[in-house]
Amino acid sequence: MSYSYDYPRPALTVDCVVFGFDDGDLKVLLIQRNEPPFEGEWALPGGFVRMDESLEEAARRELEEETGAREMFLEQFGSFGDVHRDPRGRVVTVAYYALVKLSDQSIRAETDARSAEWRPMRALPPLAFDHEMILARALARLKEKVRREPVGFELLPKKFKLTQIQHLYEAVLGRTLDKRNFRKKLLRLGLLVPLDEQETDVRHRAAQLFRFDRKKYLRLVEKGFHFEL
Amino acid sequence: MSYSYDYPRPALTVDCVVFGFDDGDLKVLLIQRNEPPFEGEWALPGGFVRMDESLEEAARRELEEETGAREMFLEQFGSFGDVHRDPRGRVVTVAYYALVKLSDQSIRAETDARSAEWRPMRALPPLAFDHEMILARALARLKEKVRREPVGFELLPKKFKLTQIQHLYEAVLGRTLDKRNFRKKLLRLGLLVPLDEQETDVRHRAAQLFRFDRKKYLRLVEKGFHFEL
DNA sequence: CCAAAAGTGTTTCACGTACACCCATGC
DNA sequence: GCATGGGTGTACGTGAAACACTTTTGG
Repeated sequence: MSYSYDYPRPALTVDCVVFGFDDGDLKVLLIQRNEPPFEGEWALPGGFVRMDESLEEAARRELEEETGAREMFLEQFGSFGDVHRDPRGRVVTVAYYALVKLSDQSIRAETDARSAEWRPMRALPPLAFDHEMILARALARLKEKVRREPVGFELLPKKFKLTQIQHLYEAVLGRTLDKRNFRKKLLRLGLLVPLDEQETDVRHRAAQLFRFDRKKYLRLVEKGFHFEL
Repeated sequence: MSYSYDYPRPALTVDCVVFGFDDGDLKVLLIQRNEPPFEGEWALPGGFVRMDESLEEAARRELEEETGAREMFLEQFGSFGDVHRDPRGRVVTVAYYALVKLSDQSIRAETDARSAEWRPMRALPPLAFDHEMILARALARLKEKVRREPVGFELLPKKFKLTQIQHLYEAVLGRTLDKRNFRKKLLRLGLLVPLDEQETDVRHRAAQLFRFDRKKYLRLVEKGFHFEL
């Protein structure tokens, strides 16, 4: 079976930059290619857009295939269509970035078919196609996003301590932050709820745990509130 | 002649939201469609991506066809691929917004083929396809952009007076601004050069004219400067 | 008692905001 | 001389940034 058109059409794919946060490290999900071109090299997860799914649906389908999860933060950040970006022919890709809670046990990286790994942003392998550029753009977008919307919490467990958020922001923004000022600003927003629970089994003073009050945030947004860190 | 593929492919287009500024009004270039679907209705300029041009090249080609100009500010802001967004079949579009100087005589709106018009954002006709949503997203993007990068000047003549910039910002942001505070903030940036020239033939006090110092801006950006209004 | 991370306040300075009147020009 | 928009300064309050020591816990 084949499909014919009066004019030639580029192939259309979606690619996903999936960010996770763990051990103070910002990580990205990479796939090792098992066929040419770029066989054996690392690439972003992605695939062709089907005729019966929207772009976002295609991205979520790919994400589910690679991580096992479907409900995660997902945002489109750009499309890439240089004529020679894929040696096999004309392929235009729509790129998304996703944020997942690596602490969530339902997230995995391995599939039977191809090997996938969480790689720290600090030490990435070379990537196939124009994926290094796409990844750089995703990170740039995440940097802006994380300061203007409370998406950082998408990367943390539901219960977290303040230093975890700070380390997350430091990893994303690529610079250190002042502990007292950071906590002051964060708590002043009034969006973190202290839980009746503390860190346990640590050999130093136990940290207070918090959760992000999403409902309150959404209510405030209705009234014109704007998150900013 | 026809082109065959093993799997079906969506058609791929680019659409452009072309903003202009004139008489205190933010305007958009619209095309009146002369064939179905949506015959007679207004739509954004756009067209199919050819196999030998990148996405941005496709957008610039369309822009040149519609406005006569090629060198203008242009930025991609999103791709739209809902399955039923075009009644003729599956069409995915990559959307750009462009900023043009309406004061520049080389900009026109009419082509022989189809009628094109500059319409004020304050009073838009209904648009074909999902173009109202695309336009809304373009405006949202412009609102953010104009406050974080000096793109407002792309919409003004090379020589302008301060109230023109203020009116531009008011039109884009959709709210009034305080004259003294606006001028203070703007001039403090040190990016406007007062010219040896004033407004003429006005029946009130003549305004000082300025130009934007792009070279100085680029030098400052190298050093980590960040424009913000 | 030692190591390790948690937690906590004050001062200083810059910037955002609110606000009202005189100036120059053409008719 | 009047109508029209151009141009200017101050006072106040809020928020950003810099900065160091005490607390708790397990080993």
